[in-house]
Amino acid sequence: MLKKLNPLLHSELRLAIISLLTAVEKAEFTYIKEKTQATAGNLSVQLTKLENAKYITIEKGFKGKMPQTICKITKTGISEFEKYVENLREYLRL
Amino acid sequence: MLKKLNPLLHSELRLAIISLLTAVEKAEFTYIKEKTQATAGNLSVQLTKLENAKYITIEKGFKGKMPQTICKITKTGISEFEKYVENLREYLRL
DNA sequence: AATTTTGGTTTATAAAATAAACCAATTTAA
DNA sequence: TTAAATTGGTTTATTTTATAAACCAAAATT
Repeated sequence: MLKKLNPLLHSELRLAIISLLTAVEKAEFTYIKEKTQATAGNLSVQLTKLENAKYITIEKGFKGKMPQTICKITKTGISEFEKYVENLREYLRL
Repeated sequence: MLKKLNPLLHSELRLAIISLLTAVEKAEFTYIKEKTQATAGNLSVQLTKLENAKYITIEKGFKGKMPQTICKITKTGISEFEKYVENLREYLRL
């Protein structure tokens, strides 16, 4: 029987964010924005949701004088992503 | 670069429907309902969307005296599903 | 003959995604 | 030196989507 897909991950932008973050140690807001082609507003909202779920951490600091937001995936984020992929496989017949 | 996911297919229920239909020649409404665990209302709405997009055909008839709705995937549906799977692979790193 | 079940559709509500508006600080250009 | 534009975001409003609730006709059951 098909398993329920984690709705937090079954979102194009949030999935893209998590996918990106699994591949790097950390990433800046602006880097994620560029890679995902998302608008800043949408990205901000989705990052906050992932942070609230503890799938990622967000640290705000400065690079020189400009504000900088750095995101990292957590262990929870990684394992939920892996589970999601396994569940989705059955839908995709992979 | 990550490709845009077809929003018609990037929906848990519609993806489940299409996935089911790729595996069988045709399927009844009640069969799909049982397999997907969807409510009748939700299933009806999502089937209509897939029909409007010509991803499936819907034929209404009778089995004995009871109404019967039979769904089949179209060539468009199959090829869009395949494209979707290929695009999604990159997100999933498969 | 009233009640429940089957097989749905239609409509209303809740949740989600997206876009638009906004803000503070910084840099650039006149 | 001050006005305009850019950077790096957040907040709020709007649109879209998913889901649930209400409903309907016919059939079957009690």
